[in-house]
Amino acid sequence: MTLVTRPGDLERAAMEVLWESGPATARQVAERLAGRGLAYTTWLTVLSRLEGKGLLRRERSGRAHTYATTASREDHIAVLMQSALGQAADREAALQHFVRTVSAAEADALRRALEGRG
Amino acid sequence: MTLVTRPGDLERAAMEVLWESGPATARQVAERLAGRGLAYTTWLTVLSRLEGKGLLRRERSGRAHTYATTASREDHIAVLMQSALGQAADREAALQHFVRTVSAAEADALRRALEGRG
DNA sequence: GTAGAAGTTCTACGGCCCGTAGGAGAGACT
DNA sequence: AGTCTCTCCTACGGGCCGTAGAACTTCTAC
Repeated sequence: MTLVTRPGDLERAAMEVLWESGPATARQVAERLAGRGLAYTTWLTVLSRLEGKGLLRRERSGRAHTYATTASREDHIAVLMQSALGQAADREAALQHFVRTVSAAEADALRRALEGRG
Repeated sequence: MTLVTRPGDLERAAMEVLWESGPATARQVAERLAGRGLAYTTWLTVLSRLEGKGLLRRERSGRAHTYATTASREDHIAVLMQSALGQAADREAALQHFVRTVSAAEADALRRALEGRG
């Protein structure tokens, strides 16, 4: 029951393509990543494993499948950050430490986001 | 060159002990975790792998070694959160999303931390 | 309606990380 | 000298990931 599994390199690359260019077929993903010189079936496997992990969803479209991410990249990252935070004994203390590690611009972004929350 | 490797279960347990009780020898860690019924050498291996990953440092003390964490748990978590954030195309957008996922108390903690930053 | 193209599923192998641990060596206490 | 304790080295099995071929299915074009 591996909840958040470790993405490998290819997996990240495939997610990247789908986040940036939107839903696509395996063929399209493979073409976008042709630079790596890998077999088409390699990408098929990668996409199918990502689907198994719940990071992608697929729908039949014609004879092929279209793969789409189940969460936006930002939401996905928020989940990862939460799962890091989940290891804290004291979540608020951990957040305090985290805040010290962000840049000034990012601190401002956080302030704006917190205003928006009320 | 696996920078931040995924800790396994035993590895997390050992880190936990060292974070909570401070520096300790392998024997002490093993005893603290005796409930798992594992061999002493298992904990030796675990500690030694953690040292290899840079999460622990050790010093000779008498015939044994004393293991100590290289970062506080909070700092460690901040690093993990940063590494999640590093996957963002737009870090500030990712932070905005993240803020929406924290509890009210945590939002307050963030506000206080941001005030403290100036 | 049959051949070929395109897509899919199944199966597999090697590598790395981790859980798990035994055996051998080195120093210390009796 | 023998025993205890601690370390180092080595190892095996399982799981995840990179990598991909073989076989099966289904359109599509002639």
